Amino acid sequence: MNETDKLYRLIWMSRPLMQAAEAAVEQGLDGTGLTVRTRAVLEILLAHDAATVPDIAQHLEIKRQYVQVMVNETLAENLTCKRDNPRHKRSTIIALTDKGRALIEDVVQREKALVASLAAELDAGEINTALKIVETLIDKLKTQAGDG
Amino acid sequence: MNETDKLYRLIWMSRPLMQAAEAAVEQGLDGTGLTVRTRAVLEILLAHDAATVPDIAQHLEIKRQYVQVMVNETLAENLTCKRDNPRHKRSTIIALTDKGRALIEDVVQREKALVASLAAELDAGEINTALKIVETLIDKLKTQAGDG
DNA sequence: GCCATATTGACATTATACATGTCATTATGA
DNA sequence: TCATAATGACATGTATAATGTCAATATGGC
Repeated sequence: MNETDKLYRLIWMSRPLMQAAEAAVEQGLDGTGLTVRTRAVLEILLAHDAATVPDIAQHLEIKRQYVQVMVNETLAENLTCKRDNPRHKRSTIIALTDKGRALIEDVVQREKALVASLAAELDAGEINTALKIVETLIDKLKTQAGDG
Repeated sequence: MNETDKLYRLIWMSRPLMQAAEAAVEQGLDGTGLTVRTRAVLEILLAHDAATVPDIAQHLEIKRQYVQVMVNETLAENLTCKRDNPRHKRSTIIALTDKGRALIEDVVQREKALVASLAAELDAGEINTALKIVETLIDKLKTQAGDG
């Protein structure tokens, strides 16, 4: 297999990798009442402390209308709450509740433990290289799309 | 960023990579009348010369009922045709027509040219390492799921 | 302060990419 | 021969969104 074939293969491995990763996440979510998508919302809030719905949408790169649905779910389950937004009265800031924070922290911590166990079996330099290549690839493919 | 964080990030880069790759493929498909999914069917047929619908489903790892729909589309567009199956009278073998073969060969060739141009800008050894890591990762995640 | 324009939440509709269920028709193999 | 499996066809369901629209409200230039 030549270099091009390997790169071609690497690119198309992104789907099975994503599927395997999401399956693993779903397993970790079992019993939490979360879905992969609401988990993603909570993760954004954990990383950014709090954000408006349009902000979350931008981070997740999906439309605000769909994020709104997910956020409303987390509000209903008391995983998040609304805070006044000094910059905009209509657009409230969404923040984690203690319950939500505890839940997402627990989920993420267990995921990190799993990933750490995988990392332990791999070469650090190779992980680094793989990450660099994948990020470069995404960049190049996106640029390509911009051109065409 | 430590090793675990990098691996975590690598895993979640699979989604943007897949999206970017599919967007690039869609661009290449523009004007051909193909979709990413029917393209996948034709690609399988190109690689295996001919196959039954259940066989294609197995390769694509999706359900035969959905593959049937896609194959029926390609039959309607005269990109594939039915051949007698000596091993099973009800389950015909699906093969590329000349038209279908020419189309998918052209599409794949243009994709390979694009990938080759990307590969030229990357280090061969690093591509190799990235592919190895990603494949290993998929393996480990799948095993993980099997355990859980 | 006024007004055109943008932002936001809410809701409805549509789309894509599948999975699932079922049935009748063969086909296979013990 | 006969139970069981495989197949195509069709109907329906589901997850993950995109898109369209509206009313309420905000914002920013004048």
